[in-house]
Amino acid sequence: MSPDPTAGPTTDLITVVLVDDHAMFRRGVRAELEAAGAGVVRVLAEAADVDEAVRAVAAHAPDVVLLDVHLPGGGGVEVMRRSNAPGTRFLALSVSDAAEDVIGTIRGGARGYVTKTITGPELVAAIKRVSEGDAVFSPRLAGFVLDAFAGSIELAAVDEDLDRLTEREREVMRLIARGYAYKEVAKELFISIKTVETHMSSVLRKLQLSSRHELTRWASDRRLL
Amino acid sequence: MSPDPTAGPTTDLITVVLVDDHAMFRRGVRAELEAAGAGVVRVLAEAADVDEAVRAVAAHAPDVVLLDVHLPGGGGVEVMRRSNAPGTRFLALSVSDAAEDVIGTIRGGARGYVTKTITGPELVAAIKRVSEGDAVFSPRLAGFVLDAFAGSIELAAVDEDLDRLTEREREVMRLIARGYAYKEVAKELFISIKTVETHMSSVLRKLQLSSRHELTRWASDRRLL
DNA sequence: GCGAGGATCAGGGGCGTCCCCGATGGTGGG
DNA sequence: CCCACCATCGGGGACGCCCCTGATCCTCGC
Repeated sequence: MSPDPTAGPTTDLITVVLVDDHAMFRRGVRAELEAAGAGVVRVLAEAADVDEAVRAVAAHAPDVVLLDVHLPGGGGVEVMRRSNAPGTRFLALSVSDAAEDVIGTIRGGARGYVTKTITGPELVAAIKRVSEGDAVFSPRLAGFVLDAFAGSIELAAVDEDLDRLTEREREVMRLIARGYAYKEVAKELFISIKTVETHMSSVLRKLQLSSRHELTRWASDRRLL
Repeated sequence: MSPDPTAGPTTDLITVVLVDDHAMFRRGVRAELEAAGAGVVRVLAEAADVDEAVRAVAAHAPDVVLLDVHLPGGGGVEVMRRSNAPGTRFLALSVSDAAEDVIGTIRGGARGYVTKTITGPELVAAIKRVSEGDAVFSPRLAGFVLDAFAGSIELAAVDEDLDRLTEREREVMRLIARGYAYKEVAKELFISIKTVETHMSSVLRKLQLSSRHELTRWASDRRLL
């Protein structure tokens, strides 16, 4: 929004490391940044895979890393996981606009995510904003992130499985996933332990799980708790 | 970033409902929007509490609701919860920059969060971006949201408990929390089931938990998996 | 009416979980 | 040297989890 002098250097050049496995694409981005970002952005180094990227980040401690999501050696998330760079912010730059890529990358610690359809000036603006501490998303992607954060995402995907459960089964499932023992579920729902067992049996079968532990993780992954 | 014709009206006026319990502040915002946002933003209605806000949103179906976080009758989150307005986006406008307010509001479904230190032109720009589907945060706040989302919060608090575990106990704990049975942990670590039981006993005691289910949730909440 | 499916419950069995008791060996500090 | 702590293991027991078979009652739709 407005320059924030506490969040990053706005007077000096913003230093950038560029990570992408396609040399041609790196060349293009670099050219765009040198054209549209002259006087604003400076590319310190490039990297073509995870190992190179980690080394480059460690060596140059850039303000911003432009990070491809799909990358030989583990993907962009792996780069962030293996990099210990407090002053560095990661901006994902990917062809993918799939929700799982976006969300996974944000979970991994990226401060923004833009698609490769972006233009040079827009990319420069995005880098600038990320370096100032702002979060940047292509408009189309912002919804994914906030929806996921609000816990309302992938309900569509879940529903295929979840809809096959009856109302009562869902109640039992919710309590079990939250760590209730069968006995406690029974008391909570005013039914016998045996009925709880019957419902759980159905739940596990319908969700293709084999134990309450898997159920806990399943529900936790989908934020159903 | 760039106008996205699929995400919202950019040619017409962006319609706004203004929710704040202070008439003086509403008046000020309205004046700013009419000055800086002339030809861009149009305020359809104002509301001073949750009930009024819900009614105003339902009646006018605005593009954007400028929403105070602390509000008589339940707060801004309550307004979003009770409003069924698919085409409407909520932009929180608050004095508070507390992490819990920001995160709670985003969880509640807001598409952005700016503080009242914002200037008129910045607010107009924020409204415009939100109406286009983008996410807007004051730079200082973006960090909260993404940190919370990446789950890197409260790691400091964990260490106090976690440090009391021995190395071996941590290994066992990690596997158990991931859903391994005692038998599987034993095989994985080349020790007997009995040793696994001993370690688990220590882990549960030290973490003040009473079952592996609680441990799973404990670790899951802290993203130690 | 009759079958399908949902909700309720029982008995019994195999195995997992968690605890109690105990034991041995290693390691490091007072 | 002894004590504290750790890692390793065992027996045995109470209870929880999950499955199986089998049952009753209800509702809904054909």
